[in-house]
Amino acid sequence: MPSHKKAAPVTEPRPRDADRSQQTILLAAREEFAEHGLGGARVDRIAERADVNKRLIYYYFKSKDELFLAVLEKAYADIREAENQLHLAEMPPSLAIRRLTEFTWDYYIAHPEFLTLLNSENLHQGRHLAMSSRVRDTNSPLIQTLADLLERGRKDGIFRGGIDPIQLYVSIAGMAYFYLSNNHTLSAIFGRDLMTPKAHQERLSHMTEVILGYLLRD
Amino acid sequence: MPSHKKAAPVTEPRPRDADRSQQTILLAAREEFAEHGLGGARVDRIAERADVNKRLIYYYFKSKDELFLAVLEKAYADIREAENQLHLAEMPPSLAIRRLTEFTWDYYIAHPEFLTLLNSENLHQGRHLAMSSRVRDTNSPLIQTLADLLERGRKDGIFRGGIDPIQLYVSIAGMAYFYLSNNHTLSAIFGRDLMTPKAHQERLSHMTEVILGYLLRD
Amino acid sequence: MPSHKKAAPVTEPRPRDADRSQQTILLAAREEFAEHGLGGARVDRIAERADVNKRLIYYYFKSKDELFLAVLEKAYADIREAENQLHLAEMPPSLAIRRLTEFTWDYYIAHPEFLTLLNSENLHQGRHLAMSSRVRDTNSPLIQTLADLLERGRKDGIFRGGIDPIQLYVSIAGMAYFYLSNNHTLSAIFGRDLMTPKAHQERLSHMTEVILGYLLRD
Amino acid sequence: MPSHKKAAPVTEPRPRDADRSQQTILLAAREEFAEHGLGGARVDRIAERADVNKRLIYYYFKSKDELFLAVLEKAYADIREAENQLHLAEMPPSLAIRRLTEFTWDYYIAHPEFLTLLNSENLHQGRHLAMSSRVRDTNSPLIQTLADLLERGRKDGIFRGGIDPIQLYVSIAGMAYFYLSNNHTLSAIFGRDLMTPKAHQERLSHMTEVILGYLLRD
DNA sequence: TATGAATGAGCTTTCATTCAT
DNA sequence: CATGAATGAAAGCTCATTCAT
Repeated sequence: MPSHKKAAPVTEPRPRDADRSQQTILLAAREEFAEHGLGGARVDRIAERADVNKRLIYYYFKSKDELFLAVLEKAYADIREAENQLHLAEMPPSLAIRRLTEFTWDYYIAHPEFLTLLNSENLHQGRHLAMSSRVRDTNSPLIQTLADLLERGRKDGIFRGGIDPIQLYVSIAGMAYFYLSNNHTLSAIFGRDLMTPKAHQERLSHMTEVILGYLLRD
Repeated sequence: MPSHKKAAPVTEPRPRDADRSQQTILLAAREEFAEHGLGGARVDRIAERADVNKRLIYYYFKSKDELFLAVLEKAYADIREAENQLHLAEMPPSLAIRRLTEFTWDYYIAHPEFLTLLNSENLHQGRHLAMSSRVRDTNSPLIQTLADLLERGRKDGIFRGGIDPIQLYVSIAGMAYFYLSNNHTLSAIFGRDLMTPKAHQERLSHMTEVILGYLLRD
Repeated sequence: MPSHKKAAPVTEPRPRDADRSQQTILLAAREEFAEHGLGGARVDRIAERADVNKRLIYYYFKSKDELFLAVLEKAYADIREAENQLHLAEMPPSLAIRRLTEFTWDYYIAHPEFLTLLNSENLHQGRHLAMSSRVRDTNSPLIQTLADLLERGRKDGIFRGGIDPIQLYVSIAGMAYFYLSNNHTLSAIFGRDLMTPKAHQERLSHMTEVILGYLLRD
Repeated sequence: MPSHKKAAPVTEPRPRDADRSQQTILLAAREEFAEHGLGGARVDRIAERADVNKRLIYYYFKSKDELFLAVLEKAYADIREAENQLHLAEMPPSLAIRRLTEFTWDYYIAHPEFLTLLNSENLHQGRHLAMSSRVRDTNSPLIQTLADLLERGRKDGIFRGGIDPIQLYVSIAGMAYFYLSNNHTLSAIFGRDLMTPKAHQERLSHMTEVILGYLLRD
């Protein structure tokens, strides 16, 4: 029986679903923070984007900063979760590295907000993450996986030895990150559009060549 | 924009007060923008830091944005000027690449504000640099130099062929940039202090190994 | 206003939950109002303090103001009730005045919230009490008792005549009230800690001397 | 020559007089704080009352709290200044005490805001005055004068000995203060209008009688 | 009786910028 | 060349109160 109980309000009142509201806010906040950074983000706009009352944001997340931290934590959880889906541990080392490189590249392209969020957090000297205990747990498995891969490759005689997995990860990520995150300044100073599909493909090729060219024994 | 009306004297004379004020403002602005980003920077604080009246900032630079652009332009001019001092063109290719890698790393460490400025500009989608004609001219010589180096190395039979100098430069810069610019988040997620002298040295070694390991023919 | 529907049992039974909640709220509200005044008090904090849902406060008391009135009424009822226990009417006049002075002083010290509540109410021009019929009934007996005392003392030839009991009460209360209620400003301007046990004792001595020194015929 | 220089703006721009603006703000703030207390006062209303831009308030006084302190300091300076005009030191002791009592009473009646300001400050536990070095200096001369008076009276054989000037001052002030500051609650509980001219006169008589009745040797 | 979810209005404060001299 | 005075717009955040169950 359709609801004819009330004299239909102009706007349907939002259903009282706490979890749903929180998720909506989180998504809206991610967009806003990504576009404008922490400082430039406006709580009003987040409320608009999420179509909730601004007050509700403060009800669930106590301040703009805590909201930012929640967004950050979720961003890390998301990328690590996606990485887990790669099942790198079950691949041949060389292929696994290539796959991780591609994944990193593709993920950064598909999630430009991830880069901006990290930039913001670093501008603020990591003071949000410093208060988070969750983040470290989320991220350590990746390094373990990478360490295992390097060791397997070395034993198989195909990889160099003595490689620090964190250094390697930072290099892979850095080559992708810098290109994408700084694409506007790079475009401006080099006068070349870095964001065409072709340019993207060339960048990935280059990155893979560099990493594997370095890693593989001749 | 402020006046650039100096008659290029051989020995730098004591700058007139006008120029002096501009330089002071520029330095103060660089600090402030570096610490807080474009959005977080406060014109009031820049005035305080420079110890000039706030109104004077608007007299010389018409707005916060134009001031930011001036700071950016100077930042690029400074790093390219420093690069020029390396005289890479007169070195053996292999050594030149190693030198450029070291220089990039050292410069980023000595000038952390450079990284933050670029991050800010990219957060704002490069809209300041897009209005600057000077920047492109400042930066193109570097790529030319690099292209020449790669070609010389290839002819000498020590470098791989088919390497895009821009790709290479982005890789070198990216490996340094990401490590340093994102050091707070990386420290947080990996639980390792990346800013000790030892860590710095290890990073530079790793970067050099990767770049040369990739570049040199076996 | 909350229900006062008890059937006056001889021995106080364990209050039903409803009444218990009301009492808890009332006590919590008294604390909060005392510490922060009416304007500074927060309904949220009252709920926290009482460990009840905020909505419940509105269920029992219809608004913050009505809650404040309830607290006020109880505060007056409490002090007058305590005064009744003194049985002044059965004492020699001189002793009774001394006893009342001591009692007033001690009560204010034991119940600092009473002072703050009155201050708040007066800041708001007594608009809550103005709506209360109970309060006047609660307070008139005291003045009657005092009038009787003064008359008895005069007849006995030990007190001056022509003394308005209200004036006398206001003087006794005022000398205690001002010292205690304004102790922070007085301490600040005179640079003396007024709240030590010794200072308290001295104040009471002084007050008693003034009142009896004035009252007693030589 | 009358100003015909400009095409008369709709509202005459306020003359740029820093001191004048600050004084206007201070007066407006005093009114607002007096009527509503610190917590209840609204910066918007202060700006309206002073007919200045709200921003200007923050330009001169850095926050609501600092503004409140400025108002407090001025209030104390004003009353002590007025007391100085009494030249108590040059009067016969007995007359001087009577004069001080009258003055205190009259001043409180003429400046009800003084009472409210002190109440607010005490509600907040004197935390503003605690940060003020000026206030103590402002207030100490009064006590010195009073001490001298008491000593002179004692030497003349007309006053009791052993009287602490601070205790005496607190009693005089307290009898006036409590009556006036708490007049709303007192009216409510005693059902008598305490603010008629006749009532005022009676109160002053009573106060003088109490103080001198206590002070003078028989 | 009791409660978690939600809100409109309004608060103090901040900011880049301009005015008047 | 330089400055103190002044401002409109908007930001983050808070509050008493109500909705829906």
